[in-house]
Amino acid sequence: MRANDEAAAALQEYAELFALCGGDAFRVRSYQKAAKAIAGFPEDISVVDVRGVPGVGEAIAKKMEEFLQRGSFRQLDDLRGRVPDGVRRLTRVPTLGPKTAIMLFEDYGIDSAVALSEAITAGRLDGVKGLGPKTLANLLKGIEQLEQSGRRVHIGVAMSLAEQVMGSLKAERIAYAGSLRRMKDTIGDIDILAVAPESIMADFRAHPYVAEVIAAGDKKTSVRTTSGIQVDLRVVPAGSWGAAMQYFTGSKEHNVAIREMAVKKGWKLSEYGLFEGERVIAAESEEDIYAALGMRFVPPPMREDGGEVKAALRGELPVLVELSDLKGDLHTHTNLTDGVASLADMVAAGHAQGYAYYAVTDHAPDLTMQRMTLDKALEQRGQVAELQRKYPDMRLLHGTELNIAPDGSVDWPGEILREFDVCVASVHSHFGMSREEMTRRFIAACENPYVDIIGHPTTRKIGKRSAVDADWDAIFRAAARTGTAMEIDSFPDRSDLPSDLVRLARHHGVKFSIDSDSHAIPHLVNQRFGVGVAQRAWLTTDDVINTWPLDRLLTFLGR
DNA sequence: GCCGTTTTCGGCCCGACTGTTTTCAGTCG
Repeated sequence: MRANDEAAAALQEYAELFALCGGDAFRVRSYQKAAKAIAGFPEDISVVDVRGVPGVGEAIAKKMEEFLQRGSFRQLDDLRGRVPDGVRRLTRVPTLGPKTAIMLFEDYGIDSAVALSEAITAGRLDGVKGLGPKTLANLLKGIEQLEQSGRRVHIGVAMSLAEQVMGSLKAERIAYAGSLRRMKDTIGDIDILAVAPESIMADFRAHPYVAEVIAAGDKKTSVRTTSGIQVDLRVVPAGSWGAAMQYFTGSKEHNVAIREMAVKKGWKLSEYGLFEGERVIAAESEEDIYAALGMRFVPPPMREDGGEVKAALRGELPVLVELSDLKGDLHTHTNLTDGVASLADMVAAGHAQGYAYYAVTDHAPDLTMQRMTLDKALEQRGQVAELQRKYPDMRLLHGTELNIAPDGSVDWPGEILREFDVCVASVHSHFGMSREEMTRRFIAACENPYVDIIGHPTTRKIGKRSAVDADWDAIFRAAARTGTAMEIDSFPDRSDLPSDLVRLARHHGVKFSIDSDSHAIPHLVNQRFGVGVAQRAWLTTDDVINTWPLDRLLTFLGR
C-alpha cells in the first residue's frame, strides 16, 4: 500500500474509534473527510507536506507525521487500548451503530459479532432497554448476512439487476441513482427513483426477484433480491425529480458540500428541492439546481467531493471523455485463442459499434494453453487484410496480447513484434511476486519498444483476486517516459486500472486505452464501464488514445 | 477538527424508517 493509503486507513480507524468513545460528531466527520482526501491525493504524503491536502489542518497533520514516523500515533494508540478492534467491527453489522456497539461492550462485555450472536441466542440481552425482540432478531439476521455476503458486487452485476428491476415496473419516470449512477466499480446496494402511483410499491414487492422485504413505507421500499443485493425503490413527486436524483445520486460527501453552499446563501437543499423559505428556487431538474447554486453541472461520476465542487464553481470542470468519443477498441479476442466468436463475426460486431478502427489482439505463444503459434498469427494477419476490403470505413489493426513473464520479457522478439500494428502486454501468472520484483517486471515491459499498452495492469478480479503488489508510482513514471499507455480494461469484474490508480497515472502524464478485452460479441458494450472508470478519474479525450483520430493513434503506436 | 466574499468563533445537511421509549433515539443514506 502507498503511504497515503496506510495513513488514511489509520485515520479512518481513529474516526471510528473516536465515534465509539462518544466523541464529537463534527470531529468524527473531520477525520473521515481528511482520511478520504489523503487516500485520493496524488502526491505521496511521505514526500510532500500533508498540510497541502484539503481538510487537513494542524492537528491532523501532526497525527499523520507521527504515523509516517512510526506507523501509529498517540491518540490512536490510546483509543485502541480502550476499545477492542472487535467492537469497532461490530458496527459492520447492519442497523448496529456506534451507540449500540459501545453499550454492548461496556454493559455486557460483547466484543465481536460471534459474542453478540451467542448473547442473543442465550437470552442474555432479553429486556435490555432499547433492544426489543424485533431488534435482537434483526441483529442476528444482520450477523448472518455479514458472515455470508458482506461484500459488494461489481458494477456489471448491479447494472444488470437495476435494468431488470426498472424494466419490471410501470412508472411515469424511473432511473437508478446512487453509486451505480456514479459508476463506482463496486456497488453495495441499488437506489431506484420513480415517479409513479403508490401501488408501485406493492408491485415491486411481489416480483419474483424479491427474496425478502426489509422495509415497506409509502415513499421507500427496501428489498433483498434473490441474488443477495439490496434494492431501494423510492417514489418521488414529479416536481422534485431533479432534486431527488441529485440527492440520491450522492456521494454523501458531495451533497454535504453542496448543501453547505445552499445554507450560506440562506437557502435549503433537500431531496424535494432548493428552497428560499417556502419559495422553490429549483427542483425539477438537476441542471437547474446546479445552475441556481452558481456552478456548472457536475457529471455524476465526479461527485465524490474530490475538488469537483470548487472546479464547478469556477467553471473549470474538465470536459470528460464520453462513450461516444471512443473511436475504436484496441484489445479484443477471437476463437483463434480463448474467444468464442470468429474473427469475421467479431470484426462485424466492432463495425456495428460504429468504430473507425478495431484491433484484434489474440494471445501469444507463451500462454501455452492458448496454443498460439507464429504461423497461426501470420495466417490471421492475412485474414485481417482480406476482411479489411469489406470495411473501407473501419481500419483493422492486427495486434496481439503478449504475456509479461516474471522477468518482464514477452513472447516474441522485436523483429516479430514490430510487424504487429499494436501490442498489448499483460500479466497472467505469478501474481504473488514481491513488490520490488513485480515493479521491475512491469517497468521492463514498458521499456520494450514494441509494447504499446499494458493490459489490465493490476490483474485484480473483483471478489476473487486482489491486485498485485507493485510500486505504481515507479511504473507510471516509466510508462510516461516510454510512451506506454495503461489500459482501462472495461470488463466489469476487472475495472482495471481502478479509477484511483488512473488518477495517479494521469498525474504522471500517462495516456490510457479504454478496451473491452472482449472474448465474445456481447462483451464489446462493456466499454461503458471503462468509460465510467475514466470519468471518475476526470479523464478527457486527450488522455485516451482510442478517442484519437486514426492518424494520431498510429503516430502514438509508432509503427 | 476544519474553515472563512458572514465569521479567527461558531457553525458544521436533512429526512425516512424502525422499533419501541407514548414523544423519541438510533441508524442509514
